[in-house]
Amino acid sequence: MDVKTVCLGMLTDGEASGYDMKKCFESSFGHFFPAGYGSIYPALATLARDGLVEFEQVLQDGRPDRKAYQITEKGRGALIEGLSNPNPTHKLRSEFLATVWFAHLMTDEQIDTVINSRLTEINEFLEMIEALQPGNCPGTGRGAQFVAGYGKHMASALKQYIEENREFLTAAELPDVNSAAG
Amino acid sequence: MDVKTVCLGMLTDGEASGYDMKKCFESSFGHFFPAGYGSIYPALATLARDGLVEFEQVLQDGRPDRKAYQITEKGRGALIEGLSNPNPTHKLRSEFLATVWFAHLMTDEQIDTVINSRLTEINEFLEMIEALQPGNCPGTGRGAQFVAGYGKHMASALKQYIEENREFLTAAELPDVNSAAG
DNA sequence: GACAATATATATCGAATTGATACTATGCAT
DNA sequence: ATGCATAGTATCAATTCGATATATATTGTC
Repeated sequence: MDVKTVCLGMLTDGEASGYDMKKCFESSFGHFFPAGYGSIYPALATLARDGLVEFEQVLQDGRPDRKAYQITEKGRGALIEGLSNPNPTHKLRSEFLATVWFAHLMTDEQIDTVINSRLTEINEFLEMIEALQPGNCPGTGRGAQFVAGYGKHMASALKQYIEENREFLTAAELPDVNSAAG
Repeated sequence: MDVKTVCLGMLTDGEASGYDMKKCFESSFGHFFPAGYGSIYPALATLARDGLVEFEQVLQDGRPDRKAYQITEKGRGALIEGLSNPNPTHKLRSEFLATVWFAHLMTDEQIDTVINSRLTEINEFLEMIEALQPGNCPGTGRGAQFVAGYGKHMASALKQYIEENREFLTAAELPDVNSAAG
């Protein structure tokens, strides 16, 4: 699955522009499937070329023209096909953890700064997802609730782990860090 | 930070070939910073071009020649520089969660298959990280222990969340899914 | 003895993604 | 008047992904 498939999925809830989709990626999808303009616009161009979406150029007064995209029947088929992978990926890419891995090459001050900045982002994320009212995006289904719950659960778990174990990164000795639940 | 920086970090523990690094990415780094040959070899080529690493062509009998890479003083500086970002990224990209988001467009059988396959992968990961003896990679530092503990903690949390909430994805009704700890 | 994996090793290629930037135009605040 | 936010489209270089190609030796299996 790629950005194209997610765009198709967003369009099952009604028409949208690339700009609309970007806002949706920022708010609801950002924490598990980020995408920027550099992915969205080429994806929409390819989808339109292949007849999976259609668009109408909407002239507006006082603001730029808008391309209102709609999913086609062929697009619906491609979406179902795209969702049918029985083993979808789930990948983390964390410069944060890579940095921490090499903590012994850094000063305690540097490590504290990195940890604090991560904790701040986690707290901001928790506030954001708490304030997120459903309805901006195609967020009406059961899946959207499950994914939002996932976000909260995992952010809380990460926060807890960092707070309980951060001291071991700057302490001189090497105590046992394995505190995971069975 | 990119693959180049991580390669430099791996070399602080001694010489290694691209093949060695790939094994290291597979075992220890894979769960938070994946990289394949298509990233590693170009990275090493760039590092060598810029004088951040040096390599010696080692002729071997019965197996292919080996490029034994070593970090240079200049490379050590670049590594410290690369680790100095106070706000490193931490990004998830999950086709799994994107699929689940659109659960209402799928059959219950499809959803069950996807969930089961994810749980299997989590269990395999937990077994793998449990069996992982330190020492294959530059895993002697405190950071490596912290990151391994992170992996266990988060995989357990994910497993727990999925097991406790999977029924809501296939049930007709929409119960409250928000089970995160404050 | 034939055949298929697996391990050791290097490398490239097209497609996709990232992150930044460019362009246009209105409105709002300092 | 200068900068920022909103609304909108779009592209570009650098990087990454996932698969594949190229060799040879060993090990396991029918």
